[in-house]
Amino acid sequence: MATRLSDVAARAGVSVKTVSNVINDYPHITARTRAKVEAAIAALDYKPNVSARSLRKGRSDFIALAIPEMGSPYFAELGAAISRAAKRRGITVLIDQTEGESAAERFVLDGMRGQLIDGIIFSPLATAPAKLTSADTGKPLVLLGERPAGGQFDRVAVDSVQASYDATTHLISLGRHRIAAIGVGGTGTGAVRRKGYRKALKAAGMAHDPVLELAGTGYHRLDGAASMRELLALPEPPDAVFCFNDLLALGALRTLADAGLRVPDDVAVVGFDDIEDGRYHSPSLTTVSPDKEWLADNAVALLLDRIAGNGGSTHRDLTVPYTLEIRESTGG
Amino acid sequence: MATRLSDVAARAGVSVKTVSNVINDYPHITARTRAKVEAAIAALDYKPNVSARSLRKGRSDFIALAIPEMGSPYFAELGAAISRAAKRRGITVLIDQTEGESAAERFVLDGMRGQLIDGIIFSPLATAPAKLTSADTGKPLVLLGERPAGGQFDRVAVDSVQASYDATTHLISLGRHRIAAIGVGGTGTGAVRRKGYRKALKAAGMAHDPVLELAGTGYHRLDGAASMRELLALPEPPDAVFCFNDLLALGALRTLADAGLRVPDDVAVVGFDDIEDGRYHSPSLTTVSPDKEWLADNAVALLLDRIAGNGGSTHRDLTVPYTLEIRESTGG
DNA sequence: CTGAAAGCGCTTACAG
DNA sequence: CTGAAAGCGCTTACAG
Repeated sequence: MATRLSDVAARAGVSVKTVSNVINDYPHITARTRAKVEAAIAALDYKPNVSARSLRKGRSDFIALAIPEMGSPYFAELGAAISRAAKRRGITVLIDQTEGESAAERFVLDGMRGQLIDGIIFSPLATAPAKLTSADTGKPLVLLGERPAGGQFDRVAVDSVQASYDATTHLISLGRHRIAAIGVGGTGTGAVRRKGYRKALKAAGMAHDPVLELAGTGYHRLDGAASMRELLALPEPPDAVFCFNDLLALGALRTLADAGLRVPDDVAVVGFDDIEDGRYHSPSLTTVSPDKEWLADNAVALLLDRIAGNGGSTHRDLTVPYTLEIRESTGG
Repeated sequence: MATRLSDVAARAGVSVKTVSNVINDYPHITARTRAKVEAAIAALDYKPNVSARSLRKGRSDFIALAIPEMGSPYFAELGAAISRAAKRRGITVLIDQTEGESAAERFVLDGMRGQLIDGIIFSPLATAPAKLTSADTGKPLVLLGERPAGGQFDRVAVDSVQASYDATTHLISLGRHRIAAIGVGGTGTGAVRRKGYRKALKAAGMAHDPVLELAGTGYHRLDGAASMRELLALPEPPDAVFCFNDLLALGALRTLADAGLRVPDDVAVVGFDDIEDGRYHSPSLTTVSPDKEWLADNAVALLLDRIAGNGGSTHRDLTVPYTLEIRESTGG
């Protein structure tokens, strides 16, 4: 049998209430009592039973992080940062892979894992965030990433339109004239980043060419490689490509290398996310670099604040700082 | 107040025992009773409280996966696979980043999180596995990766000596004469893979040259790039490099590209792990490819079997199948 | 500060 | 199959 609170109390010669007070850092405990209790805890190697505690308190100090896939570098790096940020606050993160499936996303929102978790940080892919209503989840929820107008949850995200505008403008400033986009489509990331892309073209007096906007089926290297092949098969191939994430860009670079084209001389490439692979690739990848630590820290803080009952009915929206990291793939 | 078991029982007109029986799939329930109960569960949107359940049963159906860092692609891919394998069995995985720190590893082994988890899958870095004793952890534990002789836990790992032997032999078969190794050092991975490397050299009648064995400070791209720079500064640089993981190899490839050297013509490169980055890199990376799905599935199965009380005092040791994937970095 | 006691929501012998 | 009840290990009013 594991040692219990009452064993500690007996050994320290105090009541269970006092032991509980010590563990939970309540005030009004004399240093002498505290020392006695701590000695007993150490002697018995006592560890509180978290199931009992959370059953009683109705709080578990667990939060869920629901992401499409943790094998994907951006989400892996983000998950690592969020785990660290939560741990600093005494919170444990359960990571759930939805694999972009509606059913799995629904499951998470359904208050997954019974009543175990206190709240959810949710990076949606299949579920259009606009369709979420607070009835879908009894739990506090913080949304990561794009959200169409009218959302009703707290959110932390980069200004994807502005960042995409900056990325495209960088390509224009290099004197490129046929600038393609890989990763358009859908109502989320693809739509929002295309908006910034088109806006930059328009600002420069350039028309957007639908033939240069590639949708693909996903956001992996495979998709980027395939889209780039399509672009190269065009009568007039592009001289620059803005890929809506780094994985697409790395796939595109692979296709360009296979085709014997020089980067950035023949084709300049920009990505989005700043995953570590891109920094070490040859050529290194120019990319939009969101501050992931900032994102993680603020997403956790926002959720905990909401769990604590703050925030009321306002839907807070935090904008993640970013920089455009200019590297070899655009001549940097 | 959330709906409870007793609410469901009241609505279905049965006892709580019967509801519990339905939920836990006990036999001897008529189809009619089951249907009544399930209708009530659906109508009330009832979800069992896992804290209460695990408090009562003494089992949580949670296991911990302790890895050095989830931002690292190999561990991210492994974590994803283990999460999936566990979910198939109704088990939830808590992922813990130890960041290779002794204290954090110790914390995990200490039966982390109170009595929440039922067992641990542990990929050690700082803690020499040989030093572990079963007294360190009250929980069933499965070790991942290298283990010096004398370990006393169940383990799942590739035969690193043999795999390193194969990788090095492949380089020898290409006619290379100065074959370097990056990632030697320590008592774990570095030591074991060096053993296979030296063994292959010896089998081919070649002497190993200490000057060609680079230790570095870690297993990241940064370390691989730095080690490769050291090798290129040698009076007689190598014509082939066996890197003890893919990240090191990708860093080395970056240095080679910067130096204007051709791969594999000037220097052939082999990695270990088969992470996705290597497959898409230019040149694509020849590497030892462990079957990660097999590893994940068997690690989870082994742990659950141990949790169920099986296995006795035998220390089971499972060997993960692998292949050598020959790609462009060695001319494949 | 202490002590005795209730109760969080389950599962599980127990008697029928 | 059912029903009444105990108990998992905590936290928290409550009375002192």
